[in-house]
This record gives sequence, structure tokens and C-alpha cells, in this order.
Amino acid sequence: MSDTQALEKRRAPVKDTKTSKEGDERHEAIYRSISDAIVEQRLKPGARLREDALAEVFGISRTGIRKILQRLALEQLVTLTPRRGASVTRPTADEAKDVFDARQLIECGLMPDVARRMGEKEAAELREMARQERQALRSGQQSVAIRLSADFHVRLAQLSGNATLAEFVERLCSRSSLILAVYGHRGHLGCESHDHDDLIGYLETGNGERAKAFMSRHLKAIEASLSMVEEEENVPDLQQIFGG
Amino acid sequence: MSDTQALEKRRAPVKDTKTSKEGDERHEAIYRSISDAIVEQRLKPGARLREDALAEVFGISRTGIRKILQRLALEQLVTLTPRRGASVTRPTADEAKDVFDARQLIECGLMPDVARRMGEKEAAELREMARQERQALRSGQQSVAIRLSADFHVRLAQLSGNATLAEFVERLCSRSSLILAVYGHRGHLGCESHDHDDLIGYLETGNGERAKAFMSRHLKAIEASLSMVEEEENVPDLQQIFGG
DNA sequence: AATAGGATTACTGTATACAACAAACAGCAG
DNA sequence: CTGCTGTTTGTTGTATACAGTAATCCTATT
Repeated sequence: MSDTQALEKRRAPVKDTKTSKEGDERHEAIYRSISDAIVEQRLKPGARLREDALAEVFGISRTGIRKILQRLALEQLVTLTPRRGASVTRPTADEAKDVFDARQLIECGLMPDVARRMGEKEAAELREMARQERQALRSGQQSVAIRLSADFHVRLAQLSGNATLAEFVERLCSRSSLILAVYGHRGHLGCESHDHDDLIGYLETGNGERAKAFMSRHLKAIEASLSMVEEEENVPDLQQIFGG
Repeated sequence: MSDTQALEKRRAPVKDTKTSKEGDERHEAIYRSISDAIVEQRLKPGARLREDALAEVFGISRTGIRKILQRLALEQLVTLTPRRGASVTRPTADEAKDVFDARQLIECGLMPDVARRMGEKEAAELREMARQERQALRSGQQSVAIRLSADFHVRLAQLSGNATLAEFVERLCSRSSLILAVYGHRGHLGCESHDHDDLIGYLETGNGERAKAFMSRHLKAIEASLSMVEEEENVPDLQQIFGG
């Protein structure tokens, strides 16, 4: 296999001209590739992410991969253990609670601002996003639907006009997708499909308080739909059983 | 000068045994060194942070410095421009508004939880922090006082029990220090010294709503104390003057 | 004398090589 | 047959070398 590797290495230099011209954008694309794969659960929690393997797949060296991995680690999508490398984060029940409490506080608090800044153009954009989400769900693409749902919440936060809080919501939504992947029931992905449309309705009429209350219930419903049993790891039980 | 550099390089290997044993902790220490220097305004907004220089100062190679710089960039304490390197972030007025709005939402929203979890031990710890802050202020160490004030707000958020939101507050406080450094008046650092003690009082008696209202006024007062004039940079005027 | 153009310099971006550590496996002893 | 230890392999951590780019300075020309 190392022979194949050696041969494939020759393909990298071909991209050099392109890489040097738009290196940052390539990094961004790779980052998003991995991020999407995690959020869409194609990379399952606990999956190991070896630097060599990623470097080979994306045709850049380990240096760049490490940079991306660190960014993902800071966003808590991957866990970086000192000499063991990177793996997709497996959120604990406590973390899940923290994330949803945080979403309650921030996303609900943002609704009045969003309602105030809501125009026809924004409403149309959100409706289109909700439509795509429904469509994905109907055609059985649950992974895609999860990501589109997260995108919807993020876009909503961005419409508040506060970039800092929008960024926080983005991170919370990414982690939520991970939480859904671990604790969610198959066939019931957090957001009910009509919920988002209802929400747009309240926002469109400028009814911030109503939207806030609705968002609160919406998030509570998602959280309630989770089954908070910590999946047993490979060899964890002994300590638990004997009261370690 | 490059000769001196070449000679000094020999000092690095001496540390290797130590570095390899506790490399992570050393990185953490360096990170905090730089972070503190920024928050305490010993590194002023706009200051360039050359990788070579930092690498030499801390006795590690550029690789490690880059890692730290990237982390600081993600926290928005330093700005990383593509081929120009790193510099201390100079917050804009818009960013300042976003940050303080975010603090209003999050820190105020956290107060009821904090009040609920407040015990004697926690109150004592906070009073000690407030005392140190007053002392630093009295002895003219404004830089230190700014950092201690930020530490106070962060510790408060941690007492809410929500690690995720506490982390957000930490980042917001760091950026606030930067904002104070740029837009604050000399001699009037954001937090009034007695404010924090009053706040502890409300929290100690479990009066979450009162604490919430007080925190809101507290933050508003800090924001109001800023003079929101964007400092002229070195050579920026031409475009502004001629309506670029 | 001032400006434009070119050359040099200084800095970052990237890859690769080397070293250290942890885990897995095999071999040996009980 | 089971448990322990030594070796080997695989993977990360760190440094350094090389390349490319932007900024600065110097020179020449108008």
C-alpha cells in the first residue's frame, strides 16, 4: 500500500500552481468538506481522523490538515487527544444539555431583533430554505436535512444583525447536529418540518414575542425528542458496575 | 543581526528534554502570555506579531507559534491577514456594539442560574476577586485591573454551570478588554469598583432578577463610558477624505 | 525634484524529514 | 493456557528548509 502512496504523491505537484494561487480557499473547502461530513453523520462520533489519510485524500500535506483539525477542535466538532490524534467528538449528555440551554438563551433572545429587521426578501429566502429542508426529508436524505435545518437556524441568527451572536449560534448548531446524530431517534430528526414555516410567519408580521415563545417550544421539542442514554463504549462498564 | 540569531539557535536544543515532556503546557503558557499581553494592552491594537520574533522570544520554532496565533485569531484577539502575518485586532465600532449586545443577552440571562447555584464558598471567592481588582486599581495598575475585571465576569459565568456559555463569555470579555483599550478613557476603566461587590450581594441573597437588572445597568454603564471615535490609523485618510 | 519602475529584502505559506511516544503484537515463562 | 515483557510499528509533535509574495528602497528618467 505504501507503494501506491508513493505513486500517488506525484499527482500533488500538478496542483501546485493552483494551490499557491488560492491556497486559503482550498483550505476553506477542505474544512467545509470535513465539517459537513461530520454534521451529516457520514463521519460518525468516535471515528478516528488520521492526518496521513486526510492529507492523502485531499492532496495537501499534513501541515494544512493539522491547521484544519485544530480549527475543528476549537469548534468542538473533533476531539484532539495529546498523542492519540483526532477523532470526531462524542458529545456527553451534560454537553448536550449545555448546548440546548445555550440555544434557548441566545436564539430566543434574538427573535425580537430578527422580527424587527425582517423584510420580504429575507422571508422569501427563509421560506426557500425551509422548502429545501422539507424536500430533503421527503426524499429520505436525512443527513442532508439535518444540515439544512442547522443552516436555517444559523441564517435566522445572522438576520439579527449581530455577527458575534450569529457565530455562536453557528457553533451551537454544528454541535447540535452531532448531538442529534448520537442521541436522536432514527426517523425523527429534531425539527418538525412545518415548525420553521410557522416561525417565519410570526417573524414576518413583526411579532417578536410570539416568535420568541415559539422558538422556545421548538427547541424544547427537539431536546425532548432525544433519548439521553449514553451509548456504551467498548469497555467502560466495569467501573460503573462496581461503583468505581 | 542574523548572526546573533544563528548563535542563539543553539540554545533551543537545551530545552528539548523539557519541551518534549510538557510541550502542551508550554504552549498553553505561551498562549496565555500573549493573550494577557494583549488584554493588558502591553501589546496595543494594530501591533504586528512577527512569527520569527515570537519564536525567538519563547524559544520554540515558528510551527508552535503559528498554532498559537491561529487560536488567537479564532478568538478574534489577533487578525491574520493572508500574506501579511498577524497583528493585534483593532475592533471596529460595529464589533464593539455586537460584543456588548451579546454580553447583555448572555450575562444577564445567566444571572438567575448563578443566583440559584450561589453558595458561601462561591461568594467568598468572588469577593476576593473583587478585592484584588480594587487593589490593583488603587495602586495604579490599570492593565492588571482590566484583566481582573474580565476574570470576574468569566468566573461569574462559570458559576452558572453551563460550560459552553461560560466559554462564550470568556471570549466576549477578552474582546471587551480590547475594546476598552481602544475606546476607553484613560483613568476610567469600565467597571466601577463597587459594582461587583453590589452584584455579589444580590446573588448571595438569591435575588436573580435583581442581579439581572443590575448586570444590565452595569454593562450599559461600561458601554456608555466608551468614546466611540474610530482612531485614525497611520495613513488611512486619503480614501476617507475624498469619499473613496 | 518627484515619480515610476525595478530589484532586493523580509516575511509568510507549505512540505518534508526526523524524533519521540504509545499501542499492538509476538515470544517466553509460569 | 494465561499473563507479562520486549520489540516493532504506526502516528503524532517539532523543526527546518525552500518557495512565493508583498513591501521597501534605490535608481533612473522626465
